[in-house]
Amino acid sequence: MNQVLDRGIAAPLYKEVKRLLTHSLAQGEWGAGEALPSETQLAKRFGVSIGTLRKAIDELVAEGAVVRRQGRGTFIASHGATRLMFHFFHIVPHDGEKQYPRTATLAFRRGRAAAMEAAKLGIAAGDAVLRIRNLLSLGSKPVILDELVLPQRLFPDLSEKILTARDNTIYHLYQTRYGINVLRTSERLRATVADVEAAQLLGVRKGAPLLEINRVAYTYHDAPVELRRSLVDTTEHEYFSDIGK
Amino acid sequence: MNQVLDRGIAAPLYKEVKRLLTHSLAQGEWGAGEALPSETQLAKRFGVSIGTLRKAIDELVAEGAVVRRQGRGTFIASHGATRLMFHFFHIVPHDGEKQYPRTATLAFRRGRAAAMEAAKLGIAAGDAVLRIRNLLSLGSKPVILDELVLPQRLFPDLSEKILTARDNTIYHLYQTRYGINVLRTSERLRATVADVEAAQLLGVRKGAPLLEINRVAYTYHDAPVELRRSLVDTTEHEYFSDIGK
DNA sequence: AAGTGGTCTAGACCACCAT
DNA sequence: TGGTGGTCTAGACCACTTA
Repeated sequence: MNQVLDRGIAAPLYKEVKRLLTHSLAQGEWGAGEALPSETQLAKRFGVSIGTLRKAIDELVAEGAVVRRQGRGTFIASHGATRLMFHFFHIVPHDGEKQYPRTATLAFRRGRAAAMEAAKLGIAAGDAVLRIRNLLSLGSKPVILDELVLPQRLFPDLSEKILTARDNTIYHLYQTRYGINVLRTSERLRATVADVEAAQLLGVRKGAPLLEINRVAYTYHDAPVELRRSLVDTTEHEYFSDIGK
Repeated sequence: MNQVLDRGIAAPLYKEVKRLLTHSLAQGEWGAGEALPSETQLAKRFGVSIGTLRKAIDELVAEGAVVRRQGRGTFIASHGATRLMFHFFHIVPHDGEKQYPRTATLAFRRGRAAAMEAAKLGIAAGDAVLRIRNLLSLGSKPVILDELVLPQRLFPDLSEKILTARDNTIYHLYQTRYGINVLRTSERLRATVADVEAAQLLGVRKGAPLLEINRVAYTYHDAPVELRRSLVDTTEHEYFSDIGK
């Protein structure tokens, strides 16, 4: 039952505990939304004091991997609408309330990874990928055009039917059906102009300025799981970034 | 010497300690780059255990207000080039190394706050403000056009001479000369097009797409201290945002 | 060698939640 | 009522820095 902690010379004990916990999380030892064993039990299992165990979990909480709920337990962070809006969706109206987007899937194709895509996804050029195109609307107006690239290997049976049948966020689908928990994203933004196709879909004129966002989504161990290019019509919306909070 | 801790019913002790520490920081009890008293001393002063004191400081570290250096002490976070690049400067080359910007001040004027500016700065409409225009270059090419709005009250003797004579970042100037430590910024981005003036200064054609960044900078207690509008030529550079790391 | 922050422990008690 | 996470303590020892 007890896991032996091979105390190397360098790493602090709580980092070792965190590493083992992260490993268990990545292996799916506990399912989406499920509770971990109590802190007392985990401390026993790793043979450390409760303070050390808590320090390990503190970091997992800070990284968004797990969530503590006093009196109830510690749970795998689950991808609901709240988490999406709070952590991963950064487009807000210029004035007015933050809105939940409505998604329409325009295309679902299978293809091969280009060299640059492969590098970002940590796979080999030419590996099988899924390409998805979504149009997101905010308050009945199309605002965001998304192009997703997913490694086929991570999403073995994903089909257009499964994708469009979901009744929750796409990251919730990744998590519940494929055991992939998106923890962190890295985004690069630039200004560009609408080509004919984007202009038509977003309802702007060709050549209109658009915000381009290139996102990489990561799971445990900083493993990349999704590439996403978004084109955003920022006439009535903005990208919101709160740094250091 | 000892500060009495009025333990209200609700707030945890370490939050109280943090509040008192933040207050001391905001009052400038310790100067820029200076060391705080040791943890042992602070624990005595507040009449709490070292664990509780450390938990308070943990949060200040997480917020970027102070920095711990093992064997040396805990210091007020100071605004050097490193911190600027790491926390507050988000423009990176599309490919290649991150570069340190060169700043040229184009204009320095005194004026009155417009209603919207006043609201964002937490001052009254019509209050005195300073307006500064900077052109930032990366690798000999102008890339960013900044327009800053500062409440005159916070920067009483700031002049063009003082501004341009500095040999460090502008946030370093805020900190050392005016005791204002910028801890956090909030940014809103959109795509726009270059007007005649911006086009000329940035060396792009009129109507070229530009990235517009509207920043509010905050110090202790989330008090706003600076408004900044940036226009960025993103043909060779991008805005980088790492979320949840 | 002395002083600083960093780790780890063992235990008490509190606040919250389900039953 | 029993179990969970949250707070707080007191002390030992380690790692690092400076003198």
